[in-house]
Amino acid sequence: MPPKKARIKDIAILAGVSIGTVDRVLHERGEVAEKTREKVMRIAKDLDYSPNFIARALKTKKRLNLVSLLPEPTEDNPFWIKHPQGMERAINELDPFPVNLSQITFDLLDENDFQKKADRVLNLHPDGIILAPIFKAESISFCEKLSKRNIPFVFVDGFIKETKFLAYIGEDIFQSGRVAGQLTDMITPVKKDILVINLARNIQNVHHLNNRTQGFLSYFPESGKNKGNKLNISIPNTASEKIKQEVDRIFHKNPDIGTIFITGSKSYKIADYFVSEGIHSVNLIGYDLLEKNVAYLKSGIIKFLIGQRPEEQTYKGVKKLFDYLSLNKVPERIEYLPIDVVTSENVNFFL
Amino acid sequence: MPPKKARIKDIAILAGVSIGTVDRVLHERGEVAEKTREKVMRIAKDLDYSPNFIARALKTKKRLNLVSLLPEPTEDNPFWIKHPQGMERAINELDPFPVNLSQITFDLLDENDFQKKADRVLNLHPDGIILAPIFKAESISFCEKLSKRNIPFVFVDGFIKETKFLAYIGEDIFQSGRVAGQLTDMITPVKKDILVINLARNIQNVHHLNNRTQGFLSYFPESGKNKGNKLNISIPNTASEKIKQEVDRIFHKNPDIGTIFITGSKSYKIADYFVSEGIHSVNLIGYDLLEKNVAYLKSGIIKFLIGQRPEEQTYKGVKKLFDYLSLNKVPERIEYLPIDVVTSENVNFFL
DNA sequence: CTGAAAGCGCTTACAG
DNA sequence: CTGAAAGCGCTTACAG
Repeated sequence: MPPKKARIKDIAILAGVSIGTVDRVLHERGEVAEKTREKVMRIAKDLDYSPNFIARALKTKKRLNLVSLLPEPTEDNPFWIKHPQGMERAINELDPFPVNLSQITFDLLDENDFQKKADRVLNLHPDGIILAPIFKAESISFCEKLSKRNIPFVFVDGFIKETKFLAYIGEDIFQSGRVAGQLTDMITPVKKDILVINLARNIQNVHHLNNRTQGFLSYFPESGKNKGNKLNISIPNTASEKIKQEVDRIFHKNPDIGTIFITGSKSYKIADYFVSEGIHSVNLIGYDLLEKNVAYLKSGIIKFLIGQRPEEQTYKGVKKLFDYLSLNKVPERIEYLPIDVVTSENVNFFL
Repeated sequence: MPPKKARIKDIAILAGVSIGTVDRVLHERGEVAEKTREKVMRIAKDLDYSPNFIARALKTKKRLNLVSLLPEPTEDNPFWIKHPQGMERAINELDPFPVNLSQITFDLLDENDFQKKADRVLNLHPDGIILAPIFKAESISFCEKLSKRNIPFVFVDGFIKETKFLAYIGEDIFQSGRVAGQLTDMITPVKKDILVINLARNIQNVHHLNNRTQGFLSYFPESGKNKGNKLNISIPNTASEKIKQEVDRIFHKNPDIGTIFITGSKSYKIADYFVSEGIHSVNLIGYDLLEKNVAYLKSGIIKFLIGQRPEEQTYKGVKKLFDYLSLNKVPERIEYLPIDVVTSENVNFFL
């Protein structure tokens, strides 16, 4: 049994003051004699006082005002549709506690739009922020404004270490590349070649995807058994004609490719190409449980998808902000989520 | 904005009675005129009343009394050490809400001990139970007692469909066998044989493990490319001499085994044998992130471990009981957790 | 600078 | 059968 929790009243009695005074001290609302303040602080510490946040929530009319700033999910980039669901689940779970969430989205391909939306976020006077730092320079300047105003922010999807983020929840990007490398090594004949494809329309993502590529390639010299060539191309324009053109070319030069690793979430585009060309003998490994990817996983064209739990990223983001702002709990700063290895046989449990 | 929540007071005003009377109606504490009762009920329904459980928690002195009945983790069976951690995490998260948890454990090899402990659980007058139904017959009789007393119970690790369980949180056992089958198929040369080993000391587990074996074997005729023999043995005595004896024998008769699948959590025992015999060419696939298994996974002797999230099973079990008992939320009855595919490269994120 | 009081929405005992 | 009141631990405005 834990010892009975101290209340404000207990502190007040021991300090020989009223509970109003104790409250003023604890909330640093000033207007308290220094001597009284010290006495109250000491007693609070002695009693190991922590507020009963049920009582606080019952009384307080103030709602916690959280704001998310994430990319708008689009036809071309449906990866971002899962993120809102995680936040909504967190809000529901917190239900009787007064928490609001405003979701602001920006165009994944437009830095200016990001800046505009960042300003809008600021105008909402948020208590805390959930942010995907897609555009590095613009994100840094936004984060500086937040820090100046003492508004805590958590990153999802990636983090910028130069900023004062409260927490990051997401993938260990390099390591997820290594996992892909290991799986590739397991299913690729020793003498076959391996191709890495970067399908990134916007240059900003390159850093992110590069990291995965690094991790992927690092696996082979250290731990792999594959002896084939490791090829690496980028296809910035993801229109299907362009993809056909580029992949045709590389297949022509390298007919012995055993596995293709796609570093982003658009492996279905390569799968589309395989289907239209009637290619069956090359393995595909990609990222993220988009509907189209999952369909190709189930039909066997994609062998593995790596999942990064987008829903859990934002769910935990909201929870950490709540814990920090309402319960004064300082969260683990970097929380890497497990790297999920998803196949046609276990995919249903991840949807 | 949701419409403002109705309070007991609102109902009282509309019904022209006092809040005490409303409370008596809502809690079915009787002593209310039938006409009053009906009126209050109707108004409560009209206003879509639901209690503010923050206020309730603040006032109520009654603690929720949860009890778990799980196997004792042992040297020989450390699988069960993760389960308490999940429950403790749930209790911590619920913290200011008044929830107690008593953990009762039983001997995994002794039905009589289970019965004795089940009686002890009953004597604790629990409000809700978390149960691993290892012994089928004894569990059924215990569950009947619980149902008679209106005590809700959730299963982890497995479920008995003949009982009135509130919820099950755990693996889809058959499907997890299929996942193992698929992974085996991917890493085993087409012509090599495949061996399934059942390392089960107590006969009770056979049902469980059989299910995995069924799932495993079902993969090959439907979707596999492996053409080798599928062998299947049980080794009830897991002493290392016995294992050596049995595996030696089967290797002698079947020298072309490419992969061994161990249906339970003791794959490290086969790995021990591999190490002492200097065997390197056979793949090992097993279950559960026990320390010894993880060590062999990292050193490359075990290729895959399948994880069943023991910690999350009990975490969710506690949460569901709390939601049900305190918030009147009826949970999803069967919640299959994802089947985790764990390799040396992603294992650290699962520990 | 400090205290006394009201009130958040509920539960509980008591008086009638 | 029903109502009025106290109190859970906190916050907030007001009086002095």
